[in-house]
Amino acid sequence: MTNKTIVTRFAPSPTGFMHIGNLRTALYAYLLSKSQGGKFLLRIEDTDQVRLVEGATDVIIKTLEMTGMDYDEGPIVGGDHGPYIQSERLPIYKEYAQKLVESGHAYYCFCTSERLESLKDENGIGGYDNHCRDLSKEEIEENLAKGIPYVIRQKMPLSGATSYVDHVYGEVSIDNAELRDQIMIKADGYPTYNFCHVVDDYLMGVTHVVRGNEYLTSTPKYCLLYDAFGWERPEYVHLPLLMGKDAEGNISKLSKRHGAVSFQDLVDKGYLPEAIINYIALLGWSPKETNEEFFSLDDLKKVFSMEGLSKSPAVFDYEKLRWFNSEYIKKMSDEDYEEKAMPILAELCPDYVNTKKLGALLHTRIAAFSDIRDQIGFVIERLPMKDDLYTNKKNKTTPEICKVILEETLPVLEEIDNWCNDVLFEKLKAFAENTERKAGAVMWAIRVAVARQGITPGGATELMEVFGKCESIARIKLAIEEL
RNA sequence: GGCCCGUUGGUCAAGCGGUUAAGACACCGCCCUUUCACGGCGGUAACACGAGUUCGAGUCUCGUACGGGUCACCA
Repeated sequence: MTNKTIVTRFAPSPTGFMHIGNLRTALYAYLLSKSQGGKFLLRIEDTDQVRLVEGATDVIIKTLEMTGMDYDEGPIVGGDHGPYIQSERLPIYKEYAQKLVESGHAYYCFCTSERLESLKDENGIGGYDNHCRDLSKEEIEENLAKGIPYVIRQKMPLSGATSYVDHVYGEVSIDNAELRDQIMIKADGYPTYNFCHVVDDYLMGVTHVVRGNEYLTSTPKYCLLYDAFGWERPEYVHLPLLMGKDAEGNISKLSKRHGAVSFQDLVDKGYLPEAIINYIALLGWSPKETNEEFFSLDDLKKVFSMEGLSKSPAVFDYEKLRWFNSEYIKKMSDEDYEEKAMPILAELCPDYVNTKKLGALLHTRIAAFSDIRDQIGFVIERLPMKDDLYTNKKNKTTPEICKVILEETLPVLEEIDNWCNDVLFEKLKAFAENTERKAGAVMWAIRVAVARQGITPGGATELMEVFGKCESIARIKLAIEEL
């Protein structure tokens, strides 16, 4: 292997959203080059005029920005190998396609799409029959002169085999007979992926092609293209696919049926970009010589190596992503956490609520910021009371006992001016001792009376601090009345 | 269907001929505790199957099964 600078690229098609599988491909391509001090390029593959989506390129660039994957060359930032948008490179493809026609590695095909369609079997399988492969020069000239629409096809060897060595899968060898004379330039003049990505990768100096393994078996065709041009073939790194599991437990390629699968979906659900990156980095790759699971993008740049890449597909597990996210949230500084949490709380909570305190309680209890809304329903409004909540075996409480406790603690609470957790807890603890009750019993009665809900983010006195004196007392009075 | 790739607990995943087969998520239990969560401790659970090669195989070879990919004027 040579010591040349590694150049990788991320070459997405602008579809309008960033699939998490594509993002992972971008990540590995990025890490491969950055772990070696190489370059990372962004190229937009928009040669399919039918599937163009407005603003889709912005989504790609925005995502890369949010995740911190900076690219050395690409749209907007430019570079020495531009343009980086394929639709702006049409003359280049035309020129190179022409070269292959002249050298006999490609040819004009005048077949209609109807004819091509008729070649397929009932399952839609079946390819081109090389109908125009050996047209005479005269026939070609004539058809061209008549203005008959044409495509340009790559001429594959009819026998033998083509092989290459993939960094992940090892040697891959395909019989040339399996290879179709694929289209390089479409009738509308646009190139196909099969052709232009090779030209671009070469012209842009890409040394390592990192992509999903759906290209594993078509890569020999690309190798043949490099050979035809007399170019040195790049190194290939094919990645195992990302899978999803549906409700029935069936596993298939991760797609929309599996839920939120775009980066933006995940972000909208309250997942942090760092957590998403950390998690997907570990889906198909694992570090050598460490069991560490937490990696920032910078950490990954240091420890990434191709040897850690896996061959087998990985199932995307939302549970584990949630865990990563909860860990990242817990690690956030109070300032950073509050910056994300407070706007949500401020919008949802009544004025009397101590949102700062509530936010602090929630810090270790949410796995995603979108969980906040689900957890504070009892704060936003007074829920209907269910008497059986007062019954607790461990603390030996019943609705009757709780009623007495509430009645007796009410005057104690009303006397407290410094309404905060510490004071409340001390006073109530003292009250419990004085009345020879378990502190837990007192706390239980009050917590239920105040929260009107069985499970709460925080204990009795913490919740009272959240509600403030006025609302707390009001809720306790209401509870006594109802008992 | 042809061709190609893959297969370690429910999920991610270490292992690269000799291990009591790591670790993480999830799950369960215990502890901590004013409920929950956090935290701590512990537990259940895996080499798809069958032949070889070898003193010895999760690790190598072949076959079978299962899963996936691909055979487009999509990328």
